[in-house]
Amino acid sequence: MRSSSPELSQDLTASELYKCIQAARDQQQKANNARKELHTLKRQLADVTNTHDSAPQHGRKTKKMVDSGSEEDTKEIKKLGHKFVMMKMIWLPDLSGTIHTKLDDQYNHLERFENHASKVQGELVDLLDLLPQKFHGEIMQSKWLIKTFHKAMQNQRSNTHTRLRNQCRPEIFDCMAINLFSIESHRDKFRQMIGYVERDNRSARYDRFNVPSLHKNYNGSFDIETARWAVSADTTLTVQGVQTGINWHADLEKCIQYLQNGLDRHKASVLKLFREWDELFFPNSETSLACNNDDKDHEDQTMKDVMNMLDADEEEAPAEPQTDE
DNA sequence: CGGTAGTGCAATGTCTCGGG
DNA sequence: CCCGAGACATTGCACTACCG
Repeated sequence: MRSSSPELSQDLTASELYKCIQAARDQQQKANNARKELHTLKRQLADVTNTHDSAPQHGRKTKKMVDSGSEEDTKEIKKLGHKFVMMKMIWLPDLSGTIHTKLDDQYNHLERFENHASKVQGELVDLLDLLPQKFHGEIMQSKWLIKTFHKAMQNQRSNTHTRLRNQCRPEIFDCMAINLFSIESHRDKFRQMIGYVERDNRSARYDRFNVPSLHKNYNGSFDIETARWAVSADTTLTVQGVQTGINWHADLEKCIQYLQNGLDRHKASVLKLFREWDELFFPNSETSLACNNDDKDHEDQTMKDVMNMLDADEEEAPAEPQTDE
């Protein structure tokens, strides 16, 4: 069926152009309706098919894994997948593998980035931390949950990437459209900003912490007082950048490790301070934190109190960088 | 109440990679 | 070389919250 709208051409009047747009919108609406109808029909067909499939079967019953979730659970898992990308980790290269890994009771978050196994444990803890209790256990290992979560993470990455790079980047970096025209112009404009250094004529690389865009007033080297967040330059948001070769996932892990160490050291130094005060003002007190080894429970409780107080404190300062070479 | 911004999501296209 | 699967980016619609 042909629309009554005028043919598209460059010399259309405003009203003709408006008619074209209206016609296009009508067609779009029809297409959407048709799509919805098709979806409903497919749903109905699936229901009929399922009815037949559920007929009694002979033979040994096998233990059935949960392979689909309710609409509400699916919705919740999607939201949690989005949240995981923004709050925990942008990538989980082997989500299924991580989920099927047994939780190690001995896992220590301070050693999270020591080796592959401890990294996986860290991811697992993050997942268990994020997912409500009702999704723990067998359901967590279901194909349905893994697939939904994985897809939601992918979706969130893509959305964030597109909206951040294509819709906000000129404003963020105060640059011109020409700088974003090609990979080459983009690289020339930004690579120094994201830490590109040429050591000599033969070797060049991207530094992880000596990065101008991570600093408010960069003075040529890492400065703990001015570090701050920034974004990057590869054309695709992948674990390893295609253009720069930077391993963004490893960088993210290093940043998390760096912040985690900072938090732990901050807590440790404050705890030390508490102990010194305690010793100074109550040298013979039974509640002394420094020397009273007999009263371990009390010390543990005091430590817990201090930790809780620090956990409630939102303002934290990072510590010195970790060497990664 | 209407406009706008933010967000979620499905559809779709491109690209890469591995298997036959 | 072809094909399918998977990863990723982009687009546009729907929905919601907020604001004047």
